[in-house]
Amino acid sequence: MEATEFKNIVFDYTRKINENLNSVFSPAIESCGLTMMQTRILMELYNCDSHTIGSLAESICSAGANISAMCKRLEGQGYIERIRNRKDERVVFVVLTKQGKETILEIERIFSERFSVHLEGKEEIFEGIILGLQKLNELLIAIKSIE
Amino acid sequence: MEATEFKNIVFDYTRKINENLNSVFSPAIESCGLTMMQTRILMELYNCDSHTIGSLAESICSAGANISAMCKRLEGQGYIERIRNRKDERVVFVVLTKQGKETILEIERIFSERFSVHLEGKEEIFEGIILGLQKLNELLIAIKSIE
DNA sequence: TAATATTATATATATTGTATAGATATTATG
DNA sequence: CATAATATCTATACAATATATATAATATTA
Repeated sequence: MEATEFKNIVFDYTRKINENLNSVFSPAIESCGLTMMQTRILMELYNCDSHTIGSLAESICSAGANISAMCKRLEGQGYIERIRNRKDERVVFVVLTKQGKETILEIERIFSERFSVHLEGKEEIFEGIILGLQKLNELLIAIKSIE
Repeated sequence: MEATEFKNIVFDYTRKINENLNSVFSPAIESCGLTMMQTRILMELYNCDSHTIGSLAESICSAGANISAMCKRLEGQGYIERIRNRKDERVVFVVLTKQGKETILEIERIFSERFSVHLEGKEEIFEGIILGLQKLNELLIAIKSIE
C-alpha cells in the first residue's frame, strides 16, 4: 500500500466515522436539546464526579475557552451547576444537577443497549478497533513531531 | 470492556485523530490557501481524472451542495476548471488546471515522504489501522440501521 | 509591601465542515 | 406538451474548533 492511498483512506474513513457517530447519537440527544460535545461533558461528569472547567477541558481534550462556554450553556439548560471555589475563586467546580444525572443515565442506557448487542462475544473486535485508533493517533503524533 | 467506556474512547480518539490530521496537513496546505476538504478534492481529481460535481460528491462522501460551493472557490483560486457538458448541460465536469496539478503533486510529495518514513516495513500496522477504522464504521452503520 | 507573573475562567469572533431547503435549468418520460 | 427526474447552485444555519483578549485571583519575588 502506498502512502497516498493510505492517507486518503484514513481521511475518508475518519470523516465517515464522525458522520456515523453523529447520526447514531443525534436522534436521542437532540430530544434533550444536547449537542455531541455537551453530551460528552455530561458523560465525563457522570463518570468522574469532581471536575473543574480546566480538568474537564483536559480530560476531554478541548480548549478551556470552549468548555467554559459549553458549560455556561449547560447550566442555562439546567443540566449542570457551576460552583466557584471559595478558597481559590478562580476555580469553578462543575457538577451534574438531578436533571443532568437523569438525562445522562437515560442516554447511557439507550446507547449501552445498542452497543451491547453488537459487542457481545466480540471483545477482540472492540479491542482491534481501539488499538487501530490508538496506532493511527500515534502515527500522526509521530509525523507531527518531526517538524 | 463496557459499552460506555468503548463509546467514550472512540469518541475522544476520533476527535483527537481529526485534530492531529489537521495539524499534520495544515502547515503545508495553508501556504497554498487550501483547506482540508479542498485538498481532498484536488487529490481526488488527481487520482481519477474525470469527475463531475456529483461524482466528486459521491466519491468523497459529501453533499453535492457543499462540493459545488467548494469547487466554485477552487475555480476562483485557479486550481480547477469547471466545464459544462455540451451534451447534457446540467452536468459540470471538473478538472485540475496546471497550477492545480503542480500544487497537488507538491503536497502529495511532501506527505508521501512523511508517511513513508513511518510506514516502511510496517505494513501490518497500516493494515491494522485501516481494518480497525473499517470495523468501527461497520459497527456504527449496523447500529444506525436498527432504528 | 509593591510590582510582576501565572493561572483559571470568560467573552468575542472567525473559520471549517456539514446539513438542509429551495431555486433554477436541463433532460427524460408518459 | 405536461410533468417528473436530475444536476447543480444559492443561501442559510449550526456545531466544533481556534484564537485573541479580558478579567480576576493567586503566587512569586525583589
